[in-house]
Amino acid sequence: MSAPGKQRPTMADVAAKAGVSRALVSIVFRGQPGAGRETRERVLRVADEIGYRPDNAARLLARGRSRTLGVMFTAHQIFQADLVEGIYAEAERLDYEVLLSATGPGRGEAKAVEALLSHRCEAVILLGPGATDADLDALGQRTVAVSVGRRVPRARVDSVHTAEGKGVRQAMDHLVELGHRRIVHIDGGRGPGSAERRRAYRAAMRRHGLESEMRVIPGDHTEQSGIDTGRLLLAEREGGQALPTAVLAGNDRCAMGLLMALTRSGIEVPRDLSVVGYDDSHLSHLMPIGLTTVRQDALLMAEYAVRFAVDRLENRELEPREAVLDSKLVVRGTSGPAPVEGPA
Amino acid sequence: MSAPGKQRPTMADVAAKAGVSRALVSIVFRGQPGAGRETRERVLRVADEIGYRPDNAARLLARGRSRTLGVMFTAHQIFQADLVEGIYAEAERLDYEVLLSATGPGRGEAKAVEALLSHRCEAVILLGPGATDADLDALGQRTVAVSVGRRVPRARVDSVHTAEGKGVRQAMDHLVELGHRRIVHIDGGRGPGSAERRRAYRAAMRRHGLESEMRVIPGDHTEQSGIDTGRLLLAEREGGQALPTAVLAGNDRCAMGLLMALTRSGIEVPRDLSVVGYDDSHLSHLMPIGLTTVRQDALLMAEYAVRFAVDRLENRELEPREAVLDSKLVVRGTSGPAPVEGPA
DNA sequence: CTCGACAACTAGAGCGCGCTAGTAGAGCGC
DNA sequence: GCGCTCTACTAGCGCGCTCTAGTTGTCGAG
Repeated sequence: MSAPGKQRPTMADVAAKAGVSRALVSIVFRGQPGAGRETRERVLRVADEIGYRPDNAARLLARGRSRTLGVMFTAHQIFQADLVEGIYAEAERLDYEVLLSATGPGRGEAKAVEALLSHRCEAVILLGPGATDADLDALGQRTVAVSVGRRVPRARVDSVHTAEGKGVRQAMDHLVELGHRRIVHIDGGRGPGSAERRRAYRAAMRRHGLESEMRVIPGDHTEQSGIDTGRLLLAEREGGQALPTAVLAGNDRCAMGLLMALTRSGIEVPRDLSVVGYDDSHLSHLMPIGLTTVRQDALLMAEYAVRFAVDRLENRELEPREAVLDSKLVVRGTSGPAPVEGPA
Repeated sequence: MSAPGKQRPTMADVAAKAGVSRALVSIVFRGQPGAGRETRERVLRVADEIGYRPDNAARLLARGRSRTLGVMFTAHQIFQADLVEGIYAEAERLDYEVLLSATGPGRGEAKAVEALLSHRCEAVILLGPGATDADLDALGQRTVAVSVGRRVPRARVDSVHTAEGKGVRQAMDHLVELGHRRIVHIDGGRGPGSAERRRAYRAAMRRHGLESEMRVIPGDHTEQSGIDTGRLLLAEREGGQALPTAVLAGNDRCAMGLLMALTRSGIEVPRDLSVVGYDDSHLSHLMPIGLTTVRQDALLMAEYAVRFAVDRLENRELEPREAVLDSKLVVRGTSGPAPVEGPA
């Protein structure tokens, strides 16, 4: 239809064809007052006809602000998909745009963030950042930054995370009530919330007088980490060491990997061993028996993240804020009474 | 460090501080010849000092091309995460940037694509588009578009997908060899590749003389769809109808949901029923017994998608191309011999 | 000494839009 | 008639960059 080989139409084209000035077209497209009803309609009709659509790059340049939030995420973290959806929704409500940038092998966090900033994002929302506190602080000095899933104390960065402590405490109480004593924790490494979860695990073990049973196995927030841990535990059993009776995994993906490794080797969950995850990502509902896990409200987290970013854009001088959302244990099928044992 | 409350520095600031012209700074930052070694270094040093970074929006505007590829994807489709990673990698190789836009509830494909185009993406890569062929053709007229995972015949759109037919055929042969006759297929609805998979399923059933057993259950590419089908089959069994002995799911997620629903009700896979997925997303390795599935090579698909987009950018007049990549069955634990039955 | 040839650099016109400051014309009160 | 306000519209600068068409200075060949 449109003249082949030609550039995309601009405001000037619309203006010419509608017989008005370029400025008027601009007014119409921004929905501002100052254009007559009839003219407004004509402009929109003409624009539609010639296939005009506003050019964001130019828009960005011209108006000082971009009204765009950048989101750094990790493609493979399912929980973050929920967060991204929530962010889109809340941003739209507040009339902001969203730009995504994924990290992954071959594309580190720094690169992903640079990409966002170079596109003039006014703020960046980092989902589960792995960068150091110092790096985050530096970023916070340079622009508006919000960390989701990881608290960043003493840095110029807002953060949103769940009360990891509370969730872990509930999970641990749940396990202890079921009679478990040998409860190990698979660590999330530098993953978001890992430090808090680890700390809460240790505290709970001490509180229940299980200090001697305390054990943190290094890991990260991937299925592989769960699989590795499963293999490790099985190998230890071969060597005569008793299996733990319960495992508190770093997150759902890790729990999932662990379950797979164990089930494959004939260990029955929860009869022989209980497993608790973290996140309540939709993975949790999908395992054959339903994963007992700690729930985080992704939508609410997303809402807070966007609000924090927008608030700070309106007032740079705000003190860094921290939202600690409620977390709570969801009991499903992977946790059960501790297996009965002979005397040590 | 930087003057508080002030805007981000521009080329002019760098130029002034380095005692050169703005144009020279531009040359340096574009890595073009035409600047002396010493000057070049000075400019870069000064830029670093005042924290200058090029403004992409302005860059976009000024040079005709954006060298940016837009990618539409669905946050929750795990397989697409692999594709995204591949796209980033290949785009970087060809010196293109990538912009992501997710679809989801409350954010349709049209919206996601508009967002990309308004950011001046030169081409859009659509991962598993659900739009109609006509819509895609229209999009292809307006800009350069590549469809991944779905062929779009007779439209001005390149496409990359796997030889769905071959994969399904292999899977069906595998099941028939194992003695299965009552094989049902859970349809992927408007999902990418669904039509081809459905067709190949029907053809295979006919070829094996199982026309009377042919059954396609409506569904889509989500876990929920698998769960629903599981419930449906179980309900039918209550009603006296025999279970199928094998199910060819629309994709891995669907297979996963099905597995969950069945296992929860005491059906044992593959003893009572075999399940085959599609995608070989990393989910496949994670189920307790490993999912038998049809493998698609995400990285290769991503490579083709980017190449197609870039080639067409260089020559708009190219005929629409279609890459059909090899697919092949990966046999894991969810498929086994058909259960022995009494005479009908 | 003059004339290129070349390297190092600069001036300045846009890219497509937003926005401020303005103008034209209609309506109204006095 | 005047001045006023209000609506509907326009002129034109500038956002930060790229890029073409220069300008200057140096050096070697003739």
